[in-house]
Amino acid sequence: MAPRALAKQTNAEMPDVVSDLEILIGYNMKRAYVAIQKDFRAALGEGGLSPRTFSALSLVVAHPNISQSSLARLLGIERSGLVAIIDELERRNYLTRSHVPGDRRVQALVATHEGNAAYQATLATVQAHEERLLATLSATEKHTLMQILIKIRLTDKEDI
Amino acid sequence: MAPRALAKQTNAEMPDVVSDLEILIGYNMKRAYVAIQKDFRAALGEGGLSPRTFSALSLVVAHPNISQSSLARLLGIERSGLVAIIDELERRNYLTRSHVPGDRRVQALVATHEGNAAYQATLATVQAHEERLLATLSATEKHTLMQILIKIRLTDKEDI
DNA sequence: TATTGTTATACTCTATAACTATA
DNA sequence: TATAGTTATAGAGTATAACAATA
Repeated sequence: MAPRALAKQTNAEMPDVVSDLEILIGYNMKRAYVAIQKDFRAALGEGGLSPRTFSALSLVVAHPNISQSSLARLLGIERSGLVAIIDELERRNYLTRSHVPGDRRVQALVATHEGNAAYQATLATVQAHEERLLATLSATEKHTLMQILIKIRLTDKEDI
Repeated sequence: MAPRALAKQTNAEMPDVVSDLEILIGYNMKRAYVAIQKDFRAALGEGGLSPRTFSALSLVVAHPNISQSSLARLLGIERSGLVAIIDELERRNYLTRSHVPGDRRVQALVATHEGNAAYQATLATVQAHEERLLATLSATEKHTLMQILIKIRLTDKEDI
């Protein structure tokens, strides 16, 4: 028989148990991610980079001259969805699109000096936000969590 | 000084390191959740419940006669956003809205027989999906993960 | 034929604000 | 005044499909 996690009427005996959702990893992962994202946005404030824009900038800084196609693949999103993100980073003067000799289809992305500086500052803010938010976790717990998250992520065959 | 996680040019020495994102829990949590959600939807198939609709149904099953306001609070979403979810569950004949004596503003939500049956079947499918997807994790790892996720979730003051 | 960047478009999820009917 | 449910609306974030330029 399939596991039946929770009897129907738990209100009386176990008022703290909200529903079967509590034993589902997907549900708890979503709630945890929502909490992290909320704090991320609060930490970066009005006018700060959104998580996805920060991620894109991080990859451009780490991979100078990366193409938009490669970047979209690394982020796990469609090329079409990346356009608005790169538009925003270009508008902020954080990177430039430049044509490369040899293949005139490609737009090589390079972070500007301003973009590099903004990235380093933002990264420090993001790291501070995570350290503060996850202060109740031990170093071992953080390490274990990261290992598990990467394991789960890589169950997706289309990832990377 | 703030920690500087990654030097600028890692391509040569560490081709596997994609960027600082790899050490950020928020980023890895998002990628892991996307993988889980994708598999959840694939497991439930065309016409299956979405994660949020399944969550709402779970809470209605566990809490007969719950109000929409209480349900929204438990799910961590706005009352207005719940309307479409309840509409869908009502359209599927999985629950009924019924007025309660004493306060005619409230709509008590009760799962139908069909809704209870569909919920139990869907729950079994969801649990099978998680067991399959997370097969590489040990029981200890799953337990640790869950504890950490709940800890993170509860850093949000507005949660619960 | 295939690929890069782009646009047009639509769908999901969520939030804010305002309304109504009740309390 | 305050609350429950609802509607209207808008904004992220994402995907699919099609296009022009180029390979």
